[in-house]
Amino acid sequence: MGRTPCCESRQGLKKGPWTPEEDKLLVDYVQANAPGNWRMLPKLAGLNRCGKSCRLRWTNYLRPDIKRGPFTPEEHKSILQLHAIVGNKWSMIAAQLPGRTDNEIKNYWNTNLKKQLRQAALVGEKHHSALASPGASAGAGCLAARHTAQWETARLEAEARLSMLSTSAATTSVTASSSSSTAAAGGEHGADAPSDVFLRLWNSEVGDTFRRKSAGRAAREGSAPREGAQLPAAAPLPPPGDDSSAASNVTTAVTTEEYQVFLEMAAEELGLFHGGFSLYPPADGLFAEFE
DNA sequence: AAGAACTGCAACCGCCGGCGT
DNA sequence: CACGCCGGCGGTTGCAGTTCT
Repeated sequence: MGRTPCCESRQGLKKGPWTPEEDKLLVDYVQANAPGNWRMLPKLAGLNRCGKSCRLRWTNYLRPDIKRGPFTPEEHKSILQLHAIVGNKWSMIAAQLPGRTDNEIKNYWNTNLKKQLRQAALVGEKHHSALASPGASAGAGCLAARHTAQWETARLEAEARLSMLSTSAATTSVTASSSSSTAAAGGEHGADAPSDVFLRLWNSEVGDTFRRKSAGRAAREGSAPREGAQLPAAAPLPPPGDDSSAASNVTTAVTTEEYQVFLEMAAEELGLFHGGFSLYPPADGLFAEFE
């Protein structure tokens, strides 16, 4: 509300690629003084740029701890796994990959991995049967693409089901209904289905604890979910045969705050993002080609 | 060899939430 | 409580380099 444009772009501030001289001015200033107020920084550092541009240049390129070079297989795998869980939360993903920036990961996803997804769609149509047989001549790239697509599909499915589960958890008695309904959902695809990564979290003690805390909070606040709040990332799948209004009901079932709390609990209690994401065993071959 | 098409990435843009007043 | 500032985030764009025809 009432925000002035972040950049006084009409006041002759420079835009476009940074020169080595500008980089040096920025690096010298930030290393001598903490960045502090980015809005004031350009003046203080003698740069004819807007503060936002300076911050972006520093965080995405000049920061000393930034790791350059191609993504390693481990990083690739981590990105796939984390994206399957949190979606396009590039900053969250970047936080788990030391030295990588959200911008870099976002670019990597939008170029490499999305391309793989597109290819996967084509391959899936044309060579479904060939890929199904272990001895088929599908290359590692096809396999990787297929796995990427599986993760993406799994994430979307899990999002949709998590939303529906949370709806029922919020509208019924917490202890009784959550255990029965989640058990049903968990059993639906079998214990090892990749689409259940999210649901395993949700159905685990972590999810249970979260639901109890969440229900308690809701009771205290006597609240319906915040309007407009929804699961982050791509649009959740509407229930089959559903109309748009019902679908929007589903998307408002979990607030982003609750969602974040849930993820944090999972990370804390399961060591999810540190040294091994074990809810779905990669030994199954899901990412075997990168190891 | 030259132009077209494609790719990858740095940078920009607009929106949002947190915080101070 | 309303407003404005600021930093942060995700989506998009522009352009240089590369590959293809």
